[in-house]
Amino acid sequence: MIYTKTGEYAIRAILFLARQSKETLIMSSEIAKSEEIPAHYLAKILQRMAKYGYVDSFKGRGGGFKITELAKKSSILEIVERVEGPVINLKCVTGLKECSDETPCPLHEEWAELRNRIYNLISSKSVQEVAEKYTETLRKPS
Amino acid sequence: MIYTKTGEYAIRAILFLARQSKETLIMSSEIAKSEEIPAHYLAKILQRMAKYGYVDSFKGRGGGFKITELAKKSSILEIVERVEGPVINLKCVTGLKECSDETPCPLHEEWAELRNRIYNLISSKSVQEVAEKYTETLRKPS
DNA sequence: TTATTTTCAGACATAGAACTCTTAAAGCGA
DNA sequence: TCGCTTTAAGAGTTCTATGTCTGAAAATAA
Repeated sequence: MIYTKTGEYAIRAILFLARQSKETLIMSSEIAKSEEIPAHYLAKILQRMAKYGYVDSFKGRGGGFKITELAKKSSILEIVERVEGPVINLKCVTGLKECSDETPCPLHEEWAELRNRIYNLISSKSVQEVAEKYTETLRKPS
Repeated sequence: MIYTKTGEYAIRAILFLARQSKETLIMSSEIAKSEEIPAHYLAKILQRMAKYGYVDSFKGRGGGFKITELAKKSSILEIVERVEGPVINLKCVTGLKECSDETPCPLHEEWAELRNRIYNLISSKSVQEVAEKYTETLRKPS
């Protein structure tokens, strides 16, 4: 994967919340169980996401988390970079020191295109769009 | 980067050896210095690469390493996977559990294409081809 | 034969990612 | 008010990647 487990867990949790039909509160343990993520670790990640404004949290009986409008409008890239820092290392696949746009290695240009497309792939759609379209796909299998 | 520092160091070292015009022996400390890689650590990586048959090693005065025919004909992907295990996690960028070719998430198909192209990029050319073409690029800047 | 050089090999150390554990804080229901 | 529930928060542990250190082994030169 192109990001860390922490980033992946954040994305899976936010998509899980985005796919809830009703805006009920979901406990972190429920997300952890459903997504098979270590519960304590996910709780910490969700705490950070609450701090960043991607989820609203409610303590106590009947408490839990729900997705915020900010998160719905954010892209996967935005959320992952917020949680773990820059996602894709810009360095070329050959790792060559002198490789650059001026003196490109043989793989550089294609790599640059692929890297840009990956960026675009995870930044051009919002979390809400991804979640809604996937919910439709699961409802109407081809 | 899509692979670990260890994998990257292995690739950089093998490309360094591939770019030597003469088949002289190069000491691991020279590669480390040139590529700014921790010398002791690179020595360990080169030992493993010698075991896998990617370099020939010679102890003692005037000793060092040189690239093998096997390595010249191998791809970046083959070498990296030998050194660090499978490179690209096949999992989709959304990390969705149920996402598959049967029930693809909205990003799945494009991601699958990109992933396949990355694989192809680092497996379709040999180390020798990459090194030679890059040496030409450095000789004749545009 | 000895000194020097360089790789070989394993033990060890460090740093960061991933994860666990425990207690405090806050909220709800009775 | 109390008991229970769930999040908040920090300390701590484990695992893995990265890196260091030291001595052995092997080879060359003198």
